[in-house]
Amino acid sequence: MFEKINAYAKRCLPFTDEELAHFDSLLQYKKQPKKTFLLLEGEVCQFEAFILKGCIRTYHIDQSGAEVTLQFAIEDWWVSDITSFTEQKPSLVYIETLEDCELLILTPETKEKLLTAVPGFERMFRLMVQRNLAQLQERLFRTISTTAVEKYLDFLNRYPAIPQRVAQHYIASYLGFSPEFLSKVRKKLSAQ
Amino acid sequence: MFEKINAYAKRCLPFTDEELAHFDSLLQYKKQPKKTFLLLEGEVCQFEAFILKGCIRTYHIDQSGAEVTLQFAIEDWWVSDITSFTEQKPSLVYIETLEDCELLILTPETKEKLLTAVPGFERMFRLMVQRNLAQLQERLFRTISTTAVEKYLDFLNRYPAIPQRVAQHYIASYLGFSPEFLSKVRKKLSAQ
DNA sequence: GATCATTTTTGACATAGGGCAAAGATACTC
DNA sequence: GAGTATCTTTGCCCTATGTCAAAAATGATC
Repeated sequence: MFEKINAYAKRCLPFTDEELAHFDSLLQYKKQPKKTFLLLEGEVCQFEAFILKGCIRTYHIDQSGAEVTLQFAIEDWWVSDITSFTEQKPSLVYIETLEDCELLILTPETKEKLLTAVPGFERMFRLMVQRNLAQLQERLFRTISTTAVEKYLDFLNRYPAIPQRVAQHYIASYLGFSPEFLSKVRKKLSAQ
Repeated sequence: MFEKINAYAKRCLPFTDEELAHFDSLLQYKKQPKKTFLLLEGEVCQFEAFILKGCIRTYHIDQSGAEVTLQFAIEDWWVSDITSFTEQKPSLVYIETLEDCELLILTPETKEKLLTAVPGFERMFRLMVQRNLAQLQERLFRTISTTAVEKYLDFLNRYPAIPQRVAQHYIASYLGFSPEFLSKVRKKLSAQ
């Protein structure tokens, strides 16, 4: 049950087995069926979830009603709205399962306990936020300065496991253009 | 010299006067003339700078040679490449003064000392990174789902002090469209 | 204050990508 | 396995924005 998440933590920082045991003892296992919501816009996010199994999408609905996908997450990723979680403010996003999921969950309370008991985790979570920030910056640069074809190819490269698991129009909404246009992009690419 | 930065810190968290005095003792004052670089792409960022006076722009140059502005910063803002600074990795961005600047600087060493001596500051910097992340997310959503006119009006609203201080084509490069088109957007808006 | 450099504006034309509607293809559901 | 819902593809036409080049405006320098 905890092998994957322990391996994840060890890849970040050299935790001891006791520290990891403490970590594990605070995690809650949760199943969440396909096509259901972990978080709705306006709610306060009460979890940080590590995905043992499944696929999850985080998205925002803009003023004209269109969805913009912020993140796809699969096995070995964390999912949360960190801003909402840490500041306990209403979220701007929906978090929805695309497949049946198995999760390991931290709540504000268990995370608090963890950070008090094993301060090293503070660093791990800080690194996670920081990497998130760095990736988001790079994504903004790409969103502004590359063409649809480049965006799509880059996505395939960066997240090769995703296209097989999620509907194409979700990828279009991640990349920031219409599903019809993604279809045209794919046609063009396959013609070459 | 330290009133502004102390006020800034107090707005974040309720620091005591001794804590602030310690903070102040670690800051280095630095003047930086107009149109010079605090950081070049490829360098490792060795500072987090609080702006006492002046105006600074952070930008990236994409593969086709176009500039994408990541941030404008004026009095009371912090400037750094946090990813480069904390992980001591080469930066992707240029940080350039647009006006003569006066700064208060933390280096990796002084920041380390500060966090050890006054752990409360750990929280302040974490909040700063997190707000940065939240704002960047919202900006990505706007970049993807609003029109040039909306982007420009939103910018004016969000950063009313900036347009008077920076060249228009820099604003275009922040918003993600060409300077010519920004000019046309402005014409359209003024005609109404 | 004349000169030179940098910005901004304007106009003509080109193009990437959007919106809509219909047709095909896949995938669930009972 | 038929029927229904969802997703993807296609074609047509439309619009927002880009590109280029020139002119106009503004600003910096001696």
